[in-house]
Amino acid sequence: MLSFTEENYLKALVELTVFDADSDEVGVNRLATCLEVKPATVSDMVRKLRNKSLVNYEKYGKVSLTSEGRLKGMMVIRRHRLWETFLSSKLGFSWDEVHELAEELEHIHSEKLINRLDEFLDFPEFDPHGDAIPNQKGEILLPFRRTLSEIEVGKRHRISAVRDQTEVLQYMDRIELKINQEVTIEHREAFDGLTTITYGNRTSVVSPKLTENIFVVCAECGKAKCSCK
Amino acid sequence: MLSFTEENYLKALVELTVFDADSDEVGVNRLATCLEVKPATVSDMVRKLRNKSLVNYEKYGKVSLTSEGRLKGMMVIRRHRLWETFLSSKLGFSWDEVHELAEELEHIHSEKLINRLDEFLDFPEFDPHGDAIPNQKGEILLPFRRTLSEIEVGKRHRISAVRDQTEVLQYMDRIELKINQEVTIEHREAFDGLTTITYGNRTSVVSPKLTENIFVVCAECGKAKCSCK
DNA sequence: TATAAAAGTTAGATTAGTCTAACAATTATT
DNA sequence: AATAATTGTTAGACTAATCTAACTTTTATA
Repeated sequence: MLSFTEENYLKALVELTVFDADSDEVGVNRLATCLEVKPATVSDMVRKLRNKSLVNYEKYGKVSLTSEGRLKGMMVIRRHRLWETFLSSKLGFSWDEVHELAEELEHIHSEKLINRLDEFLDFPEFDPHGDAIPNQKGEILLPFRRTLSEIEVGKRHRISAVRDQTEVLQYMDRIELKINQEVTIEHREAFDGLTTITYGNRTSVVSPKLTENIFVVCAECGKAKCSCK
Repeated sequence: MLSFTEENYLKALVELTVFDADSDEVGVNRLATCLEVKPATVSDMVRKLRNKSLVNYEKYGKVSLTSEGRLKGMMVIRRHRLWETFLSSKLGFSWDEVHELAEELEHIHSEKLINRLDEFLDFPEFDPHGDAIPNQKGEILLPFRRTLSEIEVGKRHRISAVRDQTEVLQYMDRIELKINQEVTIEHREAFDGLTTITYGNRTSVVSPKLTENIFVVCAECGKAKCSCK
């Protein structure tokens, strides 16, 4: 049985090497930043995870998940996203509240519990932030994703998902920017990336820090990779 | 914020000094047995809890809860029993499966979460084993309770609650003895306490280890303390 | 009441996960 | 290619929760 901590390392590794598609391996420093611990701690821990055959790693090298590690990590994410869905759809929590709670609930191990919960929620495909929920086998829909910071000026897009971080969600709430909402980039400042967007009947100027955390699809065809217009 | 472990100590103390009404204080050895750790460990831990004003204790003395400790412990029990109710009534778990899972879920701290869950379950008064659920203020219905091992031969009783231990519940399942079922003691052996009981259309011989864990009320008046017949 | 038994404490060790500080290897830059 | 910057490792220390073994206090009993 994996500890809380080990599960958090595997979860972070899935996020860094599976979801962020640039590379399927990651350095110790990057992982440390992501987990908010020091590199020294990560060095020790990945050695331990390697001894359990959960990651591939050797001294001074990059870290990547073994298939077992990937499965274990994926199951943590499955639990996280299912609990978020429960909190939101059954207990009426808002989307910016569920993340913190799910951080704790995701470590309840029982597979039977999580499968029953899945059934109780009617096998949801997406969590309240628009992210796909891995199935019982750890498989997940990994759509090609484009963020609001990448798309061209002028073309209508729709917000499909938002990175699951309390601050992002709260900020979006404050400026009344919602999931599934249509949004257009009016202007993007080359100098600092400040971006003017219109949506509903509002216009806001937002920073790259925000736009990098919002995923969009073409408003016409619904795809992230499209050739419309 | 209390650790898992500290919460378990407080929970055990509530069980030993509030629910088991004999005494409102308990020795280190007893507590150690109950928590399945060594007395030395408990010695250290109660000193720590005393420094946090959660228990009253001095060297070589008995341990008892302060009002703050009692409240904290009661909240753990509230969470435990509400999660048990959720697992049983919403996810369809059987009464002998819920205890283990609730042992983990009870340590999720958010008060908001537990109050929402309470509401979602429609403010249940009892958990699946028939035990009262403490309210938001940590108050609980503490009925006078009599066990199957204490009642007289011949008189009809009804099972009102069962001590929340997986083995007890599984054993009861095996002999088809259920909560709310009427039961009569046919004979109790003075030598070893072996007891012959009839219920439904069955007769079983059971040990004191079982009868001490089953709570009953008079089948006529529904009270544990009655003067019927 | 003296002594034996039971109950409780202390000291020192262990494990997991973390840290800091000093060092080593790798990568980038001039 | 030499050196600087970045990245990663090691050693040693700390905390929480546990253990064992030796010791002390309290309680029960002969």
